[in-house]
Amino acid sequence: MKEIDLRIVKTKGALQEALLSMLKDKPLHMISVTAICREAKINRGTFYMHYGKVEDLFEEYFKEIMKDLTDSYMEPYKHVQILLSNELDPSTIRIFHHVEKYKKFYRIIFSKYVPMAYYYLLFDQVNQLLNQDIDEKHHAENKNMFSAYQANAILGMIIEWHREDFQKTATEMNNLFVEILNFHFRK
Amino acid sequence: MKEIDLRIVKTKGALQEALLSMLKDKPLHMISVTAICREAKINRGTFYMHYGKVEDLFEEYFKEIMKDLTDSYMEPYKHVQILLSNELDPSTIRIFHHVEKYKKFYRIIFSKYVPMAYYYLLFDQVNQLLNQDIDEKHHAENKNMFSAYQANAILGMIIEWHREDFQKTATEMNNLFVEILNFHFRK
DNA sequence: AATTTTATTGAACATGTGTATAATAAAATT
DNA sequence: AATTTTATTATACACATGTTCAATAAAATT
Repeated sequence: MKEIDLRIVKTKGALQEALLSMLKDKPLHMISVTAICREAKINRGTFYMHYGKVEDLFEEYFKEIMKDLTDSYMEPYKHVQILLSNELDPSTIRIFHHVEKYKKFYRIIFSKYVPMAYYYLLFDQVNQLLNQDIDEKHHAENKNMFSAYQANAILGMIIEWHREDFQKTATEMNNLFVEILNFHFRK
Repeated sequence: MKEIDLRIVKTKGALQEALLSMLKDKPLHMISVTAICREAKINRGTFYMHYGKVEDLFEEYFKEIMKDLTDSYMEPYKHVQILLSNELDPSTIRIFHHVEKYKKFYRIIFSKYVPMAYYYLLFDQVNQLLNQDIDEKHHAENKNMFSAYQANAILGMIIEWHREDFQKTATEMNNLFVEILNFHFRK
């Protein structure tokens, strides 16, 4: 038996394409299911067969970006060693470059009217990436709290970066991050 | 001339009360304008005269809670001195106790389907509170980035706390926060 | 207390949501 | 190639949204 029905692939593709196309003109929260289906030439009932709301459709695109984030991050970060050795090379942190690359996407993620769900997905991803490194440092009970602290601190920088409309370069953000970490160590 | 029309006060009060009452039964994103107006015995058109959507009505309640946060925080935090002196007394940090006090409220704020807007309001508040203390430590250009890092780190802990359904006590959270800061210093 | 101002109401309208149904058509299976 | 399976469509429904407008009633002003 076939794994996936070609009709489903076609339908989902058309809806994805329609949404991404419409996002060039309108913010996510102003795009209706009806409008997407009109654009994609897909029956509205079919939309609800695969998704519950516009955000669910967008979430599929979201997850693709998260893959790139993981790939970007996994390069040579080795977080703990860097954190502890105090020999942090800014160029080894790729997360800011990833955000810069998908600037347009992150403008959506960080917009006011978007549900928290996306932020949590992003948070989870960064959290997970950090968690791989922290293992030995903290007791199991506090591990989650510590990585939540660390992960969201970085996201805080990205929120601020976004608010400044990404004026700084990714490299500058890297340097700032190092500076902030060093500030913590030095004192 | 009168500053405020009594009719407006009455209407807004009725809508507030209706929303808060309904929040006991349903999550925010499942409450419709129509239902609130039905409950409050207020014409739907009148709602739209004062608010654009359910979230705007909720935001008024939100801002009241933010006042309490400021009051809680402003007690004896004096963040920089604590951060630098390494003589942090956990009992001086009141933010976790504030969250614990308004647990029910923060369950709404941190729920998946709520817009990012509330998170940003919270972020701004914490940010502002931190900013008062940091002044001298960083150059003006990096100040925002540093406090965004710090503020969101704390929010990260609260997110994790919320996810664990507030199992830990506020005092435990305080201690953990100190532990994490100390970890930064010690290494 | 009479008059002016304006918030509220009720009604209507075009549009969107979410769900359900039978008819159709496209893909998978034999 | 014929048959079976199932995704898609067209249509309809009850309900919500967001806006508009004249009529009303409540508050403020004189």
